[in-house]
Amino acid sequence: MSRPTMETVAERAGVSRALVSLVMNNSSKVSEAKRQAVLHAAEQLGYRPNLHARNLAQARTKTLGMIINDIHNPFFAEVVYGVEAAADDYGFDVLILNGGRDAERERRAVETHLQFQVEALILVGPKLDDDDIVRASAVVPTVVVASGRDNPGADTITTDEERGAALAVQHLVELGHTDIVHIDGAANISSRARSRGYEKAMRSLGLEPRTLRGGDDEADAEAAIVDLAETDSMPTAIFAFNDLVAAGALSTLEAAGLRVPDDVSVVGYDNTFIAELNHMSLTTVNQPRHQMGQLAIRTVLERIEDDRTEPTRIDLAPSLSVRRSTAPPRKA
Amino acid sequence: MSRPTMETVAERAGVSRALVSLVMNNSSKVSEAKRQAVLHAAEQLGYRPNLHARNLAQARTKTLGMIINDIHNPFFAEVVYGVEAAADDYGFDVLILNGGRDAERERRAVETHLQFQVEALILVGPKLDDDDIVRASAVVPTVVVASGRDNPGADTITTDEERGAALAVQHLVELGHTDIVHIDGAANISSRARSRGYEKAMRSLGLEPRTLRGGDDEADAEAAIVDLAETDSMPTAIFAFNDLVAAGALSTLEAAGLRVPDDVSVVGYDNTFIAELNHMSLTTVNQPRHQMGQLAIRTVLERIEDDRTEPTRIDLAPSLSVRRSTAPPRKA
DNA sequence: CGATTGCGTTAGAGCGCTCTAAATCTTACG
DNA sequence: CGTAAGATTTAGAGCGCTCTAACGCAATCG
Repeated sequence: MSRPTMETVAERAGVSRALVSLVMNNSSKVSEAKRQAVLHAAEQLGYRPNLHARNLAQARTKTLGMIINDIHNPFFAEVVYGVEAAADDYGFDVLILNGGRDAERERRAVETHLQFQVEALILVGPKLDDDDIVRASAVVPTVVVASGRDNPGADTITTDEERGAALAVQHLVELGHTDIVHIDGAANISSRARSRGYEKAMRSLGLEPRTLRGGDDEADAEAAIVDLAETDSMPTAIFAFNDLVAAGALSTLEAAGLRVPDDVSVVGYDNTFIAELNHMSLTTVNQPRHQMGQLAIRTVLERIEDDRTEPTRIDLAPSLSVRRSTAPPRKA
Repeated sequence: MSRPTMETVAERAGVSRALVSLVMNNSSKVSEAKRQAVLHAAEQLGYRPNLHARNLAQARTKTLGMIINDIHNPFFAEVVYGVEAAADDYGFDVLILNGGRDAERERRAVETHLQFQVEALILVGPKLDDDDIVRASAVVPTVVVASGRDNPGADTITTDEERGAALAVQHLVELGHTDIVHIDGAANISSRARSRGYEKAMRSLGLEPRTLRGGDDEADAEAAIVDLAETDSMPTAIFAFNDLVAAGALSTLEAAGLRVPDDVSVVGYDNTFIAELNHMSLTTVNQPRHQMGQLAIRTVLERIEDDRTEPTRIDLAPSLSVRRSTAPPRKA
């Protein structure tokens, strides 16, 4: 019960294989009669074109390969939707491979995509190092979305994370805070830019920055908060590396008997799902993820269709989503 | 700068195309000398096998097509990891397509996968209707994961959702609750089984079930809770359709001045990310998602490799993850 | 009425690979 | 030294499709 091929359809419709091909690609130079005959035969046989054969013959695939850092992470989902929407517009299929937070797996995923002859690679928050990315982009147009750094060879879509951090600080200061602590992202790729943004903004407003080591996980906030509580140096506001760390801060603060936002305000980063939950209602820095996805496609398509060759770097502006985890400081 | 082919490698290594093929598939009957020569030539040229050509020649792809209801939804991510781990063990690639909560998009995704000649289809929480699934499974082995219903033609991996609901009820009753309200999932696919489980369990314990209409979203809980508050019929415990609805209940209860779990206990379903957050700390019903993913692969592989033909249905046992959103009722 | 045009159709090569069958090379043995 | 057995290697067909060039045919024209 092997699947029917063009040959089968052609035979049944009483035409040549080439004609079937024309119909399948809905060419305009086919008579209506034959077109119907072919479509009918195809329908009856349950014919489905074999993409491998087509790709081989055409020497192109109209397929893009996307690798997502971690499908657990809802931050990336929105980017994916942006990518898919745009790819759809241009008639490209997008194949998704999961990086699983592991550089080695990502490396294999790149390899798989390349063997599938994808016309471009879209790396969303990759764990790969520069060398890997250079190597990939030498083979196929590559765009990196939402990695903090500049990637030689590849195009890059980011948001200005320094500015994002500054927005958070500015918001808190406008509310009247002056004692604002930052819990950073430790070794995380975006940590540097966010911390720098925080520190610059604080200084430019005449305030003294205080940065504590955090991480990218809920538990990572705990040590920092406990430390603040024990040393009796609790600030009136905390700017966390990301929403998850902010969530950790929230629960640890409460466990310590402090109320958010009455006693301490908390700001997150990324505007994930978590921040939106009513019960959390985190003020957070938003990145235009959908747009980032769309731009990734446009960028990469410029390489494919218009053969651009010099790398592009698009840096979008973040914005602030104000929710209920921030408020003016309690009058001392 | 078209990519090198086997021909190129063969030439450079001074051997025949066939020999290169043997090396690439690391056949044992190649002399060490030639093997090295070929590998070296391939390395130098940056040769990468063309999967389309290979698939065409082999008439098989060693590729599975997975369609995920919605990559936003972290519930499915764990299933994906299970699927990927198992597929890896058996040397299959898994291509992911995003359904985007839309039956039409899923239908197109099925079509794309079939054109890619995937050897099996793994549908995770599909929106497709029975007909679509029957049609797909007539073409290629298909397994449905985590859809509430039985799918004719396809294999099915589910958990016993009636039992899951019963676990929740049982837990609450053991804590001493007798007034337990259920907020259901409205039109959601799993809603029926969970509601039925709740009602059966209540009755079998001599308690009167009370089911309110909910949905699958945070906002859907609100109306139900507000209604309970206004009619002064607030129970001591709430069993929500899923974690998101439970999250909605949490925030609406608090907004109404009630504390969880002191005044009202709340139980969710699915043990998603949300439930785990410290700040939420939801008691919830857990489905063994990773295992479900693994079983999906095993099941489908039995069809591919051992040509099983009668459909299988695997129904796993759920468990309860007890956290801080449940406690004994306040003594009246 | 023969030549010209243009549309619709088709033959056939070729995409990069695998796989079978056959060719070639070694090695071992009587 | 001849030959059979075994180990390597290769020629060549074929996977299902696209694409170019050429073909048949009807309509058009001088």
